[in-house]
Amino acid sequence: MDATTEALQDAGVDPRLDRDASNCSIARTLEVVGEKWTILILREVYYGSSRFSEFERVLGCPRNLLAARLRMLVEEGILATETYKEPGSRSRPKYVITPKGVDLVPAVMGLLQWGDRYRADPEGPAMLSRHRGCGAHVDAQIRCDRGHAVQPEDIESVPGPAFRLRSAE
Amino acid sequence: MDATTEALQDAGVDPRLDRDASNCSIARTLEVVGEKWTILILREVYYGSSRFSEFERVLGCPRNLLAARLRMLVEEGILATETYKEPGSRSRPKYVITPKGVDLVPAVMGLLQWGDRYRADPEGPAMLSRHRGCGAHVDAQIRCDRGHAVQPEDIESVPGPAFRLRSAE
DNA sequence: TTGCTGAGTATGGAAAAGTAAACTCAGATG
DNA sequence: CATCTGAGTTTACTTTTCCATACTCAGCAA
Repeated sequence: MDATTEALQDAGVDPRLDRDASNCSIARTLEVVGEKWTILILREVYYGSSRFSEFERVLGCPRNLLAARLRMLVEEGILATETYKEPGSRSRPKYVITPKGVDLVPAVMGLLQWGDRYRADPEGPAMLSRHRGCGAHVDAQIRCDRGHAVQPEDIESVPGPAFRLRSAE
Repeated sequence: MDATTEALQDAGVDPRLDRDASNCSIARTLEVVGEKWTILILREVYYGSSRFSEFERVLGCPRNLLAARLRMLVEEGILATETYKEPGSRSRPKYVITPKGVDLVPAVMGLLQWGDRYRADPEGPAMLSRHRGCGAHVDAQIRCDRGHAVQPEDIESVPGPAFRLRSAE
């Protein structure tokens, strides 16, 4: 424990409990993708859907919520709209993933593999993820920048540049 | 496209759109950890909190929801209860992570790193994750079983053993 | 025996999600 | 031109979830 931390604790302030927990990347990510349906919409985009009617058909979610979630995802830059036109129909918007949306794949893979392990049907998962080309099973894992595989218990969380204590109440 | 898939499509059935999307490991994981506060409670457990009052203090979430979420996490085997006793106080329950809970770390790391990239303060993240010992920055990445780093666009999703079509409506 | 503390439980109002149905409107059809 | 069509939006209503706060309860202590 360094001198600053010790001084704080002497004053009854615990950096772990008195930090500003709203200033957290997990909380902020959940502000964007933490509502019901949002992650499932992204899953369908990853699986190849792009049209309003496709999402509605496969998810069975309320149309007003689907419209609201798509609007939010586009505003956030996770999806983008393009137009498509079926012969004999007018042109309509479709939704495609952006690089910002692609960067959510590791998080979604993490949820997927936990479900595969603990909540899948007895016979196994409904979908399998393979490495295109090599064909091997794919999963999310934790690595450090030196390329070592990291066990969760070997992750050390330390205050970063934007660490803040909660303002006085 | 194989013969079966082709035959299905001739019958107007699209495996992608007409599959049973509730039979999905992502959806099932979200049934457990998709409610508000649940992931944030786990975050605090990873950071070292274990007591009801600690969660309440740092999260600022309603006590009834906190109690409900903790109960759910224990029922699901993601947390377990132990007892602790402060000198001069009666013994009380505390909450500790189980191996099943540790297996959610990759998913949470995925959310964390997306937030670090797109939603952090200008000066950087509030918390940093380091590999204990080597000290290098840690993140969630996608790998195949042969150890190759996999780009999201190189993930191929194919029907697995429990793939099901939606039952006729 | 009165008060204190940590860990909940209970409750009433606010917000979000779910449901169903009506509305919009560009292009196809007649 | 008038009408139809259907993806997408809006609206109105019900149900569920969330939130804030007050209350309970068991053991310790003065």
